[in-house]
Amino acid sequence: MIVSTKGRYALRVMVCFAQRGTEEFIPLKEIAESEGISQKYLESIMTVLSKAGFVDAVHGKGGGYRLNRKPEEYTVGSILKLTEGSLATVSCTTQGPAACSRASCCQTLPMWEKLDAMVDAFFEGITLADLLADMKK
Amino acid sequence: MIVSTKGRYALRVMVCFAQRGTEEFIPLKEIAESEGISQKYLESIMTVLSKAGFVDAVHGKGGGYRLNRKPEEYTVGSILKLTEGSLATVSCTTQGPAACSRASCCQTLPMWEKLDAMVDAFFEGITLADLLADMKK
DNA sequence: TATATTACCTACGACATTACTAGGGAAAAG
DNA sequence: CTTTTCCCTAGTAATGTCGTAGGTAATATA
Repeated sequence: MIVSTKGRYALRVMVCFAQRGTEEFIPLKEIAESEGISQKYLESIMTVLSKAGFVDAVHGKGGGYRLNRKPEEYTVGSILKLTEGSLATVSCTTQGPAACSRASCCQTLPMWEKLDAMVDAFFEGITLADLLADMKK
Repeated sequence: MIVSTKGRYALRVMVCFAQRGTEEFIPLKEIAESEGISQKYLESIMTVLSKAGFVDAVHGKGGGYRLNRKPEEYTVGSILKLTEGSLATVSCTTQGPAACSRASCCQTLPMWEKLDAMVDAFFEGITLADLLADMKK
């Protein structure tokens, strides 16, 4: 599993906020209920997105979250990297170059690196706007 | 992490056997030592490969494992799918169509399916022969 | 000011998976 | 009949996932 619920929920929620525009603040309770996701769990995810400046947050009545950029300015890659920490497909490529002592002679490492690059390009090439447009193709 | 040690070790070992030709049987002890992998752990992996008919196995002195096809006839995808069970990148796509109740209205599901297809095509497009040739490109 | 509403924070826990280790047994060759 | 090898079953420590529980801090409204 390359992407856990954390990243997937983050994406779904960001799509929700994208649908609701960039004006009004929307309480998390509303999103959690409509998406059928535990509110408490979502809170921890939203805090990460908020701290990273991906969303604006306002406390109290009438508060909630909202996007502060246009949907086309959020790549799926940026959201997933933030919430998942990394999108590396194997442990060989997560750490620095000295991660594996066999890196210099490993005949499979170049393949993993190529895969990582491909996956990264895939996610960086999709924005929230694309997801809203349904990705039919 | 999309690929665990199980699949990665399987690949590395298969590359080793590919290098050693399709004639002689090679005991696992030799491979385990040269690759620096626990022999006991490798045994469980080789049993899977053997049962699936990916390698020939012979007991006793002078025995061991060997490939029974040419390196270009093993795709990386087939080896990984066998040892990892699945290469699905998210749990949404691992089970059947009824896995998620929101599948019909999920705005991210098409993206995951597209990713899975891309990853599958990537691995199915590489053979042991390609890995031997170093994948420099 | 009091109250409700909302975001934020810390800690814990159940469960599954990973990456092994331990200790044999069964087959084949010499 | 002994050695070598593959094969089989269990167990286990560490880690990560996916939450729950219970609060605190900030803001709006009455």
